[in-house]
Amino acid sequence: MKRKVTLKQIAKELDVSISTVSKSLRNSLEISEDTRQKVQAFAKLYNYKPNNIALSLKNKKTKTICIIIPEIIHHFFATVISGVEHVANEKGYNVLICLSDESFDKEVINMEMLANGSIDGFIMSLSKETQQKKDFHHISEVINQGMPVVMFDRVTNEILCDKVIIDDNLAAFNATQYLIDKGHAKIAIISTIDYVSVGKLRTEGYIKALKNNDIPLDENLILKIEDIDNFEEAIQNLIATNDIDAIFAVNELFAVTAIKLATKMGKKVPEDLSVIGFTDGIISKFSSPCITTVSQNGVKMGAKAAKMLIERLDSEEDDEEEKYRTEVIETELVERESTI
Amino acid sequence: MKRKVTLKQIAKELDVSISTVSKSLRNSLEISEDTRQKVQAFAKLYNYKPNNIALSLKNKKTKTICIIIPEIIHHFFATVISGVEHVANEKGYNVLICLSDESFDKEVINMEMLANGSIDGFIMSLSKETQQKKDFHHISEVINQGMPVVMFDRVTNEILCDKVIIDDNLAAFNATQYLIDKGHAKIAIISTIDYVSVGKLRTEGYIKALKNNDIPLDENLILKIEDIDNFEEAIQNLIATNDIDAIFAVNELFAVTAIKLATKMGKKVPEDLSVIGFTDGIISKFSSPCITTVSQNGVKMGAKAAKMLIERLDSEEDDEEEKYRTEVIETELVERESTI
DNA sequence: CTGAAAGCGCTTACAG
DNA sequence: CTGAAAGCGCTTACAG
Repeated sequence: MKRKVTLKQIAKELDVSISTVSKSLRNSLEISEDTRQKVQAFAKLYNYKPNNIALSLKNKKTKTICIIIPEIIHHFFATVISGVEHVANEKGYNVLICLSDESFDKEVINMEMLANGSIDGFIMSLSKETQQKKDFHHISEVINQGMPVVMFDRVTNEILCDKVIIDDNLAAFNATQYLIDKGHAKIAIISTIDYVSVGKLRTEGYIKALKNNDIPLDENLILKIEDIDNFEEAIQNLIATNDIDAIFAVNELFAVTAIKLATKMGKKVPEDLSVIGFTDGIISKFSSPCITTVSQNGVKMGAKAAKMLIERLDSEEDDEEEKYRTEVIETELVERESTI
Repeated sequence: MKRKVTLKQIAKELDVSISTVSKSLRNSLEISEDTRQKVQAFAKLYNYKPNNIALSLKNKKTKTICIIIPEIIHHFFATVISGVEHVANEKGYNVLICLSDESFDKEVINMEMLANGSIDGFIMSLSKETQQKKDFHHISEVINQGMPVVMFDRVTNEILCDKVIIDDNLAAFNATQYLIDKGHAKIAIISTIDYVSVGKLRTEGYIKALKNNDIPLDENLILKIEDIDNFEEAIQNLIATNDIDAIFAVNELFAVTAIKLATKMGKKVPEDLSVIGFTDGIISKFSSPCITTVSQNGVKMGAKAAKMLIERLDSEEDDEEEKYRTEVIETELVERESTI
C-alpha cells in the first residue's frame, strides 16, 4: 500500500522547498525550466494529485453542490438528479445527494450539516412536512450566510431565491381542457392535499378549465389523497359512487391505480373512462394501457437548476444583488392509450 | 448577510486565544467553568458551527462516502442508494453520488477525482464498459492507496475487496425451476451479453435448471440482447419463430416488453405464455398483468454495503488485514399474474 | 530563480 | 487555567 504523496514529501525528496514544488506543478513562470521539469517528472512518477480538501480550505470553495430531494424512489426526482449531475460534472462540480424522506427534521439536519463548508450551494425540492409546517428558517439562514439555493418543483413564495418550476396550473388546465375537447364533461380529479404546493396548483388548473367551459364544479369529483399508503379505497369510492367519464390524476401512481380499479370494476379504459396522469415516468410508459400524461421533463429541470446555481457560484461574489429568477420549464401532453 | 463566524473571530471578540475558544467549545476540562460558559454563550448567540472542511483536513477523514452507479434511472439502483443513504446518515456519513453512465471513462474520472481526499470510501457497481474492457486499474489503485471499496451487484473477481451480491445463478435456477414445476418445458431466456456479469450468471442458472430436469438445451431459446435501445425485434423474433410456453427475462424491461409483444401477436399472458422477470421494480408491479419476478432487494443490498464500508472506516486503520467478505443477499420469487 | 512566511479553520501536545 | 506553536496540505505575496 502506498499512501498518497504530498507536496511536502516531493519537496523533501527533491531537496527543494514546498513553494517551489507547488509553483512548478502549477507551471509558474517564476520557476526555471529545469526544476519545473524535474519536479513534474517526479510528481508524475509518484502519481501526485493535489488534496481536494486542502484546496477547498484554501479556496473557500468545494466545487460540490448538494441536491436535497424528498424521495429518490420517485422516478421524477431520479430524472432531475440525472439532469443536475450531467451539468454539474461538465462544469467541474460534484453532486452530493440528500434525501429528506419527506421529513422536516431530516431536511433541516442535512442543510445545517452541509452548510458548514462542505458544499457551495443547494438545489432542493421541499419535503411535504416542510410545506405543511411552512417553516423555512433553515433555508433563509443558509441564504443569509451567502450560500445560494435553487428550489425546484416544490417551491415556496416565502423564500426569495432562484427557482425552476413548471406551470402546474397551466399544465393541469391543458390536461383538463384536452379531456373536455374529447367530449368529456364528467371529469374527476385525483389530487393531493393542498399543502403540497403542486397538488394545489394542479387542482386550481383543473377548476379553471371547468369554469372556462361552463362546466359546473362538482365537489364530489375532487378527491384529495392524504395517505399515500392507503388511498385505493378512496379512489374506488370515487369511481363507484359518481357518474364520471374521465379522470385527471396529479401523478402516475394515482393514474395507474385508477385504471386498475376501474378495470376491476368492469369499466373499460379508455372506452368507458379516459385517464390522464402527471409525470412521464416508467409507470405511464409500461402500464397497459399505457397512460396519456403530462410530461414534466425532470432532466431539463435538473439541468436548468444546476446551470442557475453554478452560474451564481462562478460569477464574482459581488453580483449577489443580481435579481433572482424563476424559470418555467415547459410541459407537454404525451398522448397514449388511456384517453379517447 | 452575515457570514459564518470562525473561532478566530470569537477569540478576538472575547479577547482570548483561539485555543481557549476551541477547547471551551469542546468542553475541555482544562478550561475554567467561567470562560467556558462565556465562550459557549457567545458561540451559541452567533450560531457558530465548526467548518467541516477544516475538520476534514485536520482529521484526514471527510465522513463522506461515494456511491458510483451506472444509471440512476434504473429503479434497482435508486433503491440501493436509498439503502446506502439511510445507513450512512445513521452513522454520521454523507453520501456523494456519481453516475458512470455505463462509461469506463466517466467511472475512472469520478474515482480519480474523489480519491484525492474528498471522500473516505467507495461503494460501486461496475459500468458495462468497464466489465467489457476488464480494466480495473482505477479500482485497484484506489484500494492500494488505502481507501476501502465495496462492490455490489456488478462485481468482478479480479479485484479483492468487500462485495455484496445476490446469488444470480441460484436465483435464475430457482426461477427456471419454478416454471418447470408449473409444467413448462419450452422455456426461453432473454438475457444480456455475457460480459455483463449478472447476465452471464443468470444464463448459467437457467441452463443448470434445464439440465437438472433433463430438458434438452435449445440454443435458439437463448436470446442475448446487446443493444438496449433496439431489442424489440429480437424478442419478437424469438417469440414468433419458436414454440415456447414460458420466458425467463433477466430484467424488468425485457419481461414487460416480451409481454407486450406476445400480447400483440395474439398470445395471452399467462395462459399461452408464462413470463418471469428479474428485479422487483415499478414496472413489474404496475404492468398488466403484473409480473412474477425475482426480487433483488436493493435497499438491503445498499444498507449492507454501507454497513460494511463504514465498519471498515470506523475500525482502527491497522486492521486492514481483516479479511475481505462477500455478502450474499437472499432473493425471493414474487408470484404475481404473469405466470400460470 | 528559490524559499520563508502567512494564511485557509481547526485541534492538541506542550509551556508557562 | 491560558496561550503560543505546530500541523493537516495547499497557495501566493513578498524577500532575497
